[in-house]
Amino acid sequence: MSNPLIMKLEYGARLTDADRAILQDLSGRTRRIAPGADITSEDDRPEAVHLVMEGFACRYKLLPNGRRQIMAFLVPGDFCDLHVAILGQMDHSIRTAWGCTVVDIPRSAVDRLAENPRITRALWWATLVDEGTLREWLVNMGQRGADKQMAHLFCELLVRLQTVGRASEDGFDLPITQTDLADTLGISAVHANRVLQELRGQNLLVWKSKRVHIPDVARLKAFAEFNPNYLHLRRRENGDEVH
Amino acid sequence: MSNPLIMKLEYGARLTDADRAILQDLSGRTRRIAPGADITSEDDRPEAVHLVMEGFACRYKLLPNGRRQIMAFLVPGDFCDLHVAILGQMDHSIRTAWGCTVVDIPRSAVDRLAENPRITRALWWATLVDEGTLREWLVNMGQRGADKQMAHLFCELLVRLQTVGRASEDGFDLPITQTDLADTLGISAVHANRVLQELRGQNLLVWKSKRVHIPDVARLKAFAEFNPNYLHLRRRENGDEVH
DNA sequence: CGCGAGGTTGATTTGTGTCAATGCACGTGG
DNA sequence: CCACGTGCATTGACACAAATCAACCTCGCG
Repeated sequence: MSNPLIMKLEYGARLTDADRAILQDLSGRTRRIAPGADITSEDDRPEAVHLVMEGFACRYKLLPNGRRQIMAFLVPGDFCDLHVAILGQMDHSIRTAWGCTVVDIPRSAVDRLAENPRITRALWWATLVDEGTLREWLVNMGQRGADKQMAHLFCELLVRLQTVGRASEDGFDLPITQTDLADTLGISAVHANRVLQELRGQNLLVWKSKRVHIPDVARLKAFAEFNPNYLHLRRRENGDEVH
Repeated sequence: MSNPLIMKLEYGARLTDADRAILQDLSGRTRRIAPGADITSEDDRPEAVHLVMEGFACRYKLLPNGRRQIMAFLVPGDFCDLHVAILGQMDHSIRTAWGCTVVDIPRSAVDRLAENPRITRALWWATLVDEGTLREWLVNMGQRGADKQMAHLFCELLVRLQTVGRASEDGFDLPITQTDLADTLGISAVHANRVLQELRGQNLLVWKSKRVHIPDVARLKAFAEFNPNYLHLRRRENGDEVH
């Protein structure tokens, strides 16, 4: 299966074959992480950088009262903690609630990447897209009803997984629980369940045995008012100079 | 008054006097922007980068149904759109709802900054802190009641403004409307008003004629469960190498 | 002095949370 | 091969936070 990191970064910069080779070398030794295990935890000062290759992981924070907020889904091609070195320590945790494979990239290798202007640009791009995604989630939580909010999330996952070759035209594997989904949207698990049923009732979305099927993608996107511009997936044109 | 950009970036890297001079040069020609005017709007491809020097601005998105979500407050020392060049276009708008002064920095000057490793590091740091702040806002909206959420926001503003010398020990100017606040927290203006009254009733917070006073900062922080680690304001120590 | 934006209030509705019970599927061990 | 346990999904009854609607007030400013 093709390398998700390369597939993703193609959207961030015009890569050469040499660039692709460098990135391919990075993703050498993969490591399987058990479901529900932490990849890094809050206050950690990890030595290596982690890159998701298969499966799902998520960023989250735990509150004193025991509640949990998931702040991002990490899919194949996503870095978990590319820039910890600059911040010194993590301000949240990352966990694979459902098992995934990652590669551990030593910091020295990351530093070497910075010598390549196209890859540097692509990594900047990836960081800025992450930021855009966080902003969109904020809009989602703040201004949309739970039904549209959930629909929006499914639209986003479909598009993001498609760009790294992990989703078909109209569906993808989503090996998480409804509780995880609820903690992502900031609603209760009970309510998540009911909203899901409602979406299924309108035939907007079917999610059965960890597989999502979307009967009519255009209809779901319209329902969710999904505008993918925040993902900045426009292919690079000639003339985009390196920053 | 001292330069907020320099004051802020001191937290991101160990700057030399030469670095400070470079940054000081950047912030030369300031420009006043009228209250309620846009600095950049969605789909713009701005030529210059904008830096806030005085007053407040905010990132926001408008939804088809007319609702608005504010996704960030930009205070003195914050860049509005440092990296548009990489993304190609804005995915949201920025407005000064209450008047502020900015400097327009030509892209060429920004590119020249990238030649300085300490400043580059500091700008990375600032970007990552912005991301951390977005995550904290997500936690705030998703998991906290409106009262704690609002208290948390005031704690954050106090700390951020203090680091750039725009807040005293226990208060700061906040020239926004309750409606702006409501659109930030994702609640209705009516509800924002009532929550504000409740906080005032508990003597946690007084906000009168655009001035915020916090009688007991420690108590407000405790109430909001405010943990400032996501702002990464630890002063740089010797031995923090450049990334 | 009057206008308008922003702030405040009360009545009412609605969405969502909570609690608690039940159902269902799967894996394990007897 | 069946009995059981466990994790997750589902349901119903009820409580509560927050939205909405609509009026009214206040203050600064032209």
